[in-house]
Amino acid sequence: MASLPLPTTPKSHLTRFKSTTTRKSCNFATTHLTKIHESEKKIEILYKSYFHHISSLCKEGRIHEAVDVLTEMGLENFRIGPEIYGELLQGCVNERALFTGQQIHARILKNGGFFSKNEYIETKLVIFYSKCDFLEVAIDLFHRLCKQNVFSWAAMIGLHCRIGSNEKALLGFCEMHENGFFPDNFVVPNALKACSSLQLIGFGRGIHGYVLKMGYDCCVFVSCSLIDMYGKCGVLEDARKVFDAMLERNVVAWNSMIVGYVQNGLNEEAMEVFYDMRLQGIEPTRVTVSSFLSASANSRVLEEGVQGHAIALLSGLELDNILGSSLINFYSKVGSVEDAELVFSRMVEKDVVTWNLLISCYVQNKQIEKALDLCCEMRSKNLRFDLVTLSSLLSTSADSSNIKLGKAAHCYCIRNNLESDVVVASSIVDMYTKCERIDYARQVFNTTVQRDIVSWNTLIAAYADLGMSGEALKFFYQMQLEGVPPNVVSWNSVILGFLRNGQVNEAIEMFSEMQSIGVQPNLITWTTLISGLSQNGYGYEAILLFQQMQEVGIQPNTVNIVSLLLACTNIVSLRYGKAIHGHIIRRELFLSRSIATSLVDMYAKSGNINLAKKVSDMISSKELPFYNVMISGYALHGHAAEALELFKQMQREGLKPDSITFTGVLSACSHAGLVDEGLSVFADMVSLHHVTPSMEHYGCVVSLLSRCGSLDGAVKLILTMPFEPDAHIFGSLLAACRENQEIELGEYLSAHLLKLEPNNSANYVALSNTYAAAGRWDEVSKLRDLMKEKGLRKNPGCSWIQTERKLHVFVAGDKSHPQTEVIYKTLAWLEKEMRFMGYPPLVNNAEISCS
DNA sequence: ATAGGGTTAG
Repeated sequence: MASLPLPTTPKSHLTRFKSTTTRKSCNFATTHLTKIHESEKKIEILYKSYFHHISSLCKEGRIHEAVDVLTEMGLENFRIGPEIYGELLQGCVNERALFTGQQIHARILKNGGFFSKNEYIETKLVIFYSKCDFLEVAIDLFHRLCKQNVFSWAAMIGLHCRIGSNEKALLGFCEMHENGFFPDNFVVPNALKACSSLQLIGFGRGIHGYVLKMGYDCCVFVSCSLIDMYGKCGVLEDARKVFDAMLERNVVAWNSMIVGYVQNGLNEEAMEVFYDMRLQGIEPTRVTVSSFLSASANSRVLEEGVQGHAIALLSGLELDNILGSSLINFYSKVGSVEDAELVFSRMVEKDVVTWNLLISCYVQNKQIEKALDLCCEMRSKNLRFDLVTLSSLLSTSADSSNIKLGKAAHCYCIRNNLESDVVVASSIVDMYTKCERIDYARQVFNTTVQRDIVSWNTLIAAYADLGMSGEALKFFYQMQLEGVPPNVVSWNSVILGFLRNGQVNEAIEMFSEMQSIGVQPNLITWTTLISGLSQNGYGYEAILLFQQMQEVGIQPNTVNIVSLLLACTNIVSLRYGKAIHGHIIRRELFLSRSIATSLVDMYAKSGNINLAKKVSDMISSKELPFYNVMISGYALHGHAAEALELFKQMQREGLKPDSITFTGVLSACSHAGLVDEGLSVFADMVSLHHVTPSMEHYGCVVSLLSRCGSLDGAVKLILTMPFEPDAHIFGSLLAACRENQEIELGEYLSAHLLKLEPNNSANYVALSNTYAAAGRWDEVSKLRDLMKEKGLRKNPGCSWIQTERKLHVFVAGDKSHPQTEVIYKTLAWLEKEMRFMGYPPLVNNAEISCS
């Protein structure tokens, strides 16, 4: 009873009591006293029923009605006790009803200092203002508390945690402890959350120790927070330990474990936990499914994600913003644009994130038009673009080299103060680069204030792509001077820059240097090198690198295989090419169009045109690249009739020949000396197919004309073409001069050629051959002296003829030339491989020296 | 206590 204040006794009773005690006998007074007691009891019961009424209204969230009851009590002269105010304040806390709570606070103050000095009420007030995020008042009241307790401390720590003052939350945690209040299992989760935000794993471990000491580890809330904390700090082993040690796991524990794995890129582990959870029969929530979808999206596993979608439908989970977005993200990452669109159309509420996801889905799947349409639709719905929308938009402009759109997006950024964002700035730099305005890109980069690894990489990649290895390297060093350590992407770009510029040795040096300082090459590094080496004529080294790559346990992908097949094409390795073909079939990579094309190309170029045809026949719907590689294969090996037949066939099937097709057809005619066919194809190319002739096309026709003795025609064509003739064209002419013993013209052309490329030994050799054909040996030896003087040596060459089971190989050139060594190494390797396959050794390995 | 989006390299 002591804790309950006496209700105000109605006046009528009091007066009667006073008058009776003074006038009447004791007996009389006793009866009255009994009556009073009875009525007090009635009042007490009435008060209690009011209290229960208010309490249940508050619990149902009907705060306003509860306040009306309070007013009614006041009119009936009840003195309101703190438990009623407490209940009301709690109701306001639950409903976050700031204004009503403040009214109640006012009523408490009106009753004088009595209640506001009550520990229960003052604590409730601190809790109320904390929960309503009313920072100043909460802190003020907290400091004026007569008596602190665990609850008021918990409220303050919770508040600081919610508004992101994590340091203050942790300081509060310590201070509370110092003041003799033991943080309970309600405070610990907040403190742990602050630790994860600040990445203070040490502090987190300390709290974990405290949890064990206090025995809070049996509280699911605490355990879940520990899992979350370890997950957010990247210590998944410890998160797992806590998870495994839990006696009873609720769905949040499972979710936290899954989320932890997903956020640390351990997608497979996340999916495993999900499957365990399914086995245990735990009903998934939206959190479960959307995290599982993230894992599936990250590891691009189609089937799993679709299962996730099915589970969401079967469990009747509401398709809210987040679940829907996760689904769109998943379908986008696995390339199912239609499914992403379907989910998007089914979503009721969509926010910027949802829109951005579908836009980025279109961008990643190269559906530029749709991406732009969606941007317009977004604007028409009055949704504002944010950083993410603009990054996608800029990426779209870059992919389509649409500088007009890119500039518009850039301007939008400037108008809306978005251009200072690092990600957006990088996208702008990339956009100008891909639109071939590296000067603008450089300008934008120079004005960026904030630069991260991606900004630097974007710029380095831009110069590397152009083969400007010096510039790329300069920025590679500059970023380090500015305190940004390069990552594998930066190294890859520098290596690419060297390879694009023909600096093979420098590229390989960078490759070993990156490893020596502990940067592990990834698949892209290996692919860059393999394709760069083979493009620079180092096919054998490229294949060796592929072997090394597999030894360190890196699995090839489509791009990697394509670059490898290119290397095989260049060194004429059928055996190796076949081995890769086997690998492709085993791994079912054949479904990839680019691989199939490269395979046909490899077989065609390495002289096995029948195998090329076989592979090509297996492809049901052939596209332009198939015909192109087959035609150029036929051309290379002198099968002009087949090349021309294919050329006709592709047109019958409705395919439009392109510039590459014509290069193949023209070179086929040139090799076979089919003048009429070649000239007619050349004429059709311009007039019928509207393909502008390139230097290569002219080259083929010039070589065709000179080969057939029409030197005049060749010269005339050179005079009308809109290019400066290149060394290749001069080479054809020189060969023709040699055949026709046209010494004068040959000399004239050679002078030009030597001026054009004074350090290319091939030109001296060509001229020397011309003289040799005319029997002018004095000139030949003069030229040889000139080459010696200039330190030039004849490039070695290797040619071959393949018969049924024999490969005849001829190596020609300067034996001491470094390139010769490479050729011999390649041959030795080829021979070993062929013997292994049961072929007889290479025959006729004759050497023809330079002189 | 747990959940969704953007930029760079082959």
